[in-house]
Amino acid sequence: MSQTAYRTHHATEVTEKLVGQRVTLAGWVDRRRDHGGVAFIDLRDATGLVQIVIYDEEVARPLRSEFVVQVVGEVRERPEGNENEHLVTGKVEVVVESLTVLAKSDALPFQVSTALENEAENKLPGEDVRLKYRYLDLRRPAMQRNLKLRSDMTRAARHALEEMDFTEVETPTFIKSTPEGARDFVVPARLVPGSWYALPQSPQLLKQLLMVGGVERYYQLARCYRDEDFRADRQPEFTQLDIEMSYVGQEDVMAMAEKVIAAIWKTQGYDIKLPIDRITWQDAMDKYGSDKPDLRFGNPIVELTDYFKNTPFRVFQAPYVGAVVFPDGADTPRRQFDGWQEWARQRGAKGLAYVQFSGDGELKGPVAKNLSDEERAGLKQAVGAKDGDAVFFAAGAREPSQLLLGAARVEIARRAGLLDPKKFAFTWVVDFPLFKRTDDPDDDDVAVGHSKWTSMHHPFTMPSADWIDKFDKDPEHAMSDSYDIVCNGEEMGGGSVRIHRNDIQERVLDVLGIGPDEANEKFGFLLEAFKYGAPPHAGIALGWDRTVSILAGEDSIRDVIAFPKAGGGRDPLTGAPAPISDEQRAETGVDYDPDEE
RNA sequence: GGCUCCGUAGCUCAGUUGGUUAGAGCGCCGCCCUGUCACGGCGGAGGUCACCGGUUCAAGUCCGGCCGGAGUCGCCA
Repeated sequence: MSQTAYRTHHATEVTEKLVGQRVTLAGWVDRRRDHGGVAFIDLRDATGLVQIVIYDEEVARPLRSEFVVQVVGEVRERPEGNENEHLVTGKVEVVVESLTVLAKSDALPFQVSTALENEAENKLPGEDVRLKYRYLDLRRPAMQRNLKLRSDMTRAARHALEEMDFTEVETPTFIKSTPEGARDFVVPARLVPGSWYALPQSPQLLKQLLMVGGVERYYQLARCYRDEDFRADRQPEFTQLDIEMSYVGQEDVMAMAEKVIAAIWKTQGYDIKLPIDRITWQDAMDKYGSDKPDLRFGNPIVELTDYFKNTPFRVFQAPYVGAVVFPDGADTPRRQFDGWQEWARQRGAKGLAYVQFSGDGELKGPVAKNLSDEERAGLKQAVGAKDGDAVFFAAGAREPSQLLLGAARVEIARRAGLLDPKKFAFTWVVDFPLFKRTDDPDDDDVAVGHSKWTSMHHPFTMPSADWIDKFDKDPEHAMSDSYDIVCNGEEMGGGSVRIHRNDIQERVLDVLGIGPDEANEKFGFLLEAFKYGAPPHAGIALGWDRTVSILAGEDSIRDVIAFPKAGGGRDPLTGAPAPISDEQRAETGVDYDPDEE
C-alpha cells in the first residue's frame, strides 16, 4: 500500500524485511499493556496489528482503547522468546520515538478489540447496540472482511460481465409503480401534488425497455425496495445484480450466469464445477419439499400415498402421505420428540407423526400401533430406513405436507451439524409452473390480478414453447421458461425468458384477470414499446446481499451490509424513519385533496 | 396480524422454593509493575431488575397489563 501524509507503512507491512528502518504508522490503539517502565500497544489499522513498544511512561499512560495515534519508530526484532506466532508481524515490533494522539476516544459502548475476535466465548453485543454504533461494529475484523469480500465479489461479477460485452446501465429509482407483487415504497411528488413516485421493487420493466432500446446485454447493481415485513434475510432496501440479454433463450442466460457465479466464488478460491446441476420444480417439491432445496446432504422425502392407500390409520387416509428419515433417531428421548411436535405446530401443522425402528428391528412410537401388520412389516424398506432410525410422517394436502417434511429434513440436518457453511451445493431449479392459484381471489391486497390465478414468477414470464398456444386454456398445468439458482437451500436468484409480444402478454394478463384498461393504466408504456419491434429477451437477477452472505458464511444479510435497517425498518444509528416538520409535510403535497377549492 | 422466546451494571450474562445490603466476567476510574500479547496485582465507581398495577409480612422471582427487541408463519423475487 502506498505512503500517505500520515504513514509510511501499514501495520502488517512491518515485518522482518523492515528491521532497522524507521517507519511512521497510524491507526487505533487496539489494546494497551502497561508494565510501568515499558508498555506495549497493539496498533490496529485496516490491515491488522503490529506491536508498539513505549519506554516513556508519560507517553504510554494516557493512551486508551481506540485512540487514534500516529507513531514514529524503528522496527526491530523482538527479543528471543517474545515472538507472537499469532501475528503476521509477530517477529518484530516498533520502538516509539514519537507518538501523536490524532484523536481521543471515549470509553466504548462495547469492545472492538481484535484480540477478542478469536475467542469463541466472547459474545457480540445485541444487534440493536451494534447497529446504533455501527461505525464501531465495522471496525471489527469480521465486518471488515465481509465488506472486502463483498467488494471483491462485485468486482469479479463486473469483470466477468464486461468480458462478456455487457453494458452497465443505471435505471431510475423514482418510477411508476411496477406490479411485482410486493408493496411499493412511495415518494410524494411535490411538483404534482397528490401524485406519487414508487421506488422500484426491481428494474424489471426498465430493463425490458432497454432491450427494446437496443442494449443487447445489460447489467446493473440495482438498489431495490419492498415495503414488506422483516426477516433475518430481508431488508426494505436491498441490492440485486440485475442482468438482461436480447436474442437469447433460457440456456444462454443460464450459461452466462454460471460463468458469473463461478467468477464470484473464484475470488475466495472455490472452483465451482460447471455446468451446475438442475432439478425440476416438481422434483424439488416432491423430493425435498422446497422450491429451494438444500443439497449439501441427501435424505430425500419419500412419498407413501400409495403405500398407505388401504391403511386402517385414519390420519393416513389422506390425499398425500410422505415421510422423511431421521437417521439414528430411534433413541431420541420422548421429550425431544415432544419438542418436534411443538416445532411442527409453530409451522402451522397439527403435529409430526413418527415411528422408531429400534435396534432389534421392532417398530415403536405412537403411530406404530395404528398401522396394519402388513404396513409395519414393509415400512422400513418403503421409506429406506435402517434399524436405529426414526421416521417422521406428514399426511394431508400435498403441498403443505411436503413443505413440512422439507422443513423437517433441513431441521434434522441442522441438528446433526450437517449444514457446513463452507460447503456450497448449487442447483438450478427449472420447469416452474406459469401460474399458481391464489388463496383468496377477492383479496384487495393482491397487487396484480383479480382472478384465481397469479403469476408464479411475475406477469412478464414467457410460457414454455409447448404451452404458448394453450396456456390460457389450462392455467393449472401451464409451464414457464423460468429458472432459479439455489445454493445451500437459499434462493440466490431467479430469472426467466420474458414475453416480448403483446398478443401473448395480453393473454397472460387476461388469465390473471387484468383487462386492457387496467393493463394500460399500470404498464401501458411497456405494451406500447412492444409495438415497435421488441427483440426476444431473457434475464436473471441475483439477490446480491444474500449471495454475499452465502459466500461469507453469514446467517444474516445484515452482516454483509454496511448500514442495514433493524426490524421494522428502523435505523438505530440515525433514527430514521422520523417525523418531518409541518412545513416539509405541506410542501410534499401529501395532504392535497383534488375535491377541495 | 398470529405464534415462540427475550428484557437485571457500559457489554455478555447468573440470580435456587418469593426472604437480609442484587452478583460474575469483560469494560471503566485510581495506584503499582521493564517483556507483555485476552499481561498481572491492589483498590474503586457503576443498578428505577424495561414500565404500570396486583397478590404477599416480604416480589428481580408469582399474577395481570403494557412497552421494546429477536425469530418465525402470514406476507414477500
